[in-house]
Amino acid sequence: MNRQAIDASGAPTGALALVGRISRGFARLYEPKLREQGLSLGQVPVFVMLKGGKAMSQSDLARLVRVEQPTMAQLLARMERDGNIVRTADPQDGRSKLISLTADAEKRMPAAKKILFSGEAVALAGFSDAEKNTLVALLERLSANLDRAAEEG
Amino acid sequence: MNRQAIDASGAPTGALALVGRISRGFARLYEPKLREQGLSLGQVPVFVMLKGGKAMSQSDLARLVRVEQPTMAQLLARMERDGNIVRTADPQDGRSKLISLTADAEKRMPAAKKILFSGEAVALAGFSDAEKNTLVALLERLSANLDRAAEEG
DNA sequence: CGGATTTCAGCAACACTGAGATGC
DNA sequence: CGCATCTCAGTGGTGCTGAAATCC
Repeated sequence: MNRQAIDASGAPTGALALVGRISRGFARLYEPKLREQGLSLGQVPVFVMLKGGKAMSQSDLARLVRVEQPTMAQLLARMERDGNIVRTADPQDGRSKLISLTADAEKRMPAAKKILFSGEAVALAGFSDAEKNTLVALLERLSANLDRAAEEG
Repeated sequence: MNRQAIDASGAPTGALALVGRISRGFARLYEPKLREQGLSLGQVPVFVMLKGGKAMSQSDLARLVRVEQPTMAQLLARMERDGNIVRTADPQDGRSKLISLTADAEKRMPAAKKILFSGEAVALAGFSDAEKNTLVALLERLSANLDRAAEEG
C-alpha cells in the first residue's frame, strides 16, 4: 500500500496525526458508555493509580498522570462529585489530603474495565498477537521520547 | 514526597491508553509553538484540507475531520477570528458557504509544517525507517477499525 | 521566612446536543 | 413539504496560568 500525501477521504498519514485521530475516535465511541457507568476517560488513569485501596496525594497523582496540579484538582473535584473518590486529611502532613477510591468506585470498575477491553478489542480487530505486541512496543518508545522531551523542555 | 509511589508506575500498558497519553503529551509540547504561529493543533486538519487554494463547505469539512457540524462551525469561527480562513457565499447554493484559507494562512503554513515535522522527529527519535512504516501501517489499521465501528455503531 | 500543598478565579480549545432560520 | 445547511444557545471534559491560604 503506497501512501503518499493525503488520500481523498482526508485520512492523515503522519504517525502523530493518526494518533490524534485515533484518540478522538476512541473517545467518541466509548466515553458515552463509560459515562453511563459514572466515570469518564480522563478519570481512568486515576482509577488505575488508586485501585485496590491505595491512597495518595493530589500532587502525586498529578505527577503520575502528567498534568498540572490544578488540572488534577479539578478532575478530582468531578470524581468527588460523581462519588468516585474521597479526600481525607493526611495525618502525617496537615497541608496534604489523601485521595482514595470509594466503595462505589470499586464496584464500578468491572463494568468500566469491560467497556475499555471491548473497545480495545474493536480497535485491534484483525491484529495478531505479534502485531499487538509490536504496536505497544513502538508506542511505548514514542511515549518515552515525548516524556524525555518534556523533561528536557 | 513519596518518591516510591511516583516512580512506581503510571505508564499505561494498553495500546489505546498509550495513544491517549501520546496525544496529550504531543499537544502539550507543540501546541504552544503552533499558537505562536497563529494556529492550533485542531486547526491543522482544516489547513491540510484547504491548502493550495481549495474551498469546501462547512459540512464537507466536518465529515472529513470527523466532527459534528456545530463543532466544525466553532472551530472555523476561531480560525476566522485568527485570520486563517474566510467564508464566502456559495454561488451555487444559497444555504452554503465556501471556506478557504487566507493568504496569511498560506504564509503561516511553512513555519507550522516545520514545527510539526520537528515534533514528529522528536517523537520518532531512534526509530528506523522500517519501524516508522510499521507503526504508521498499524495505526492506519487501528484508525480504520474505529472508523468502521463508528459507522456501524 | 522559604517551600510545599491545596484551593480559587479565570481563560481557552474542543466536542456534544438541541432548537431555530434559511434556502433547495 | 421534506431535507440540507448553517447559526445560536447551552453544557461538559480537559488543560493551562496566576494568586491566595494554609501548613511544614
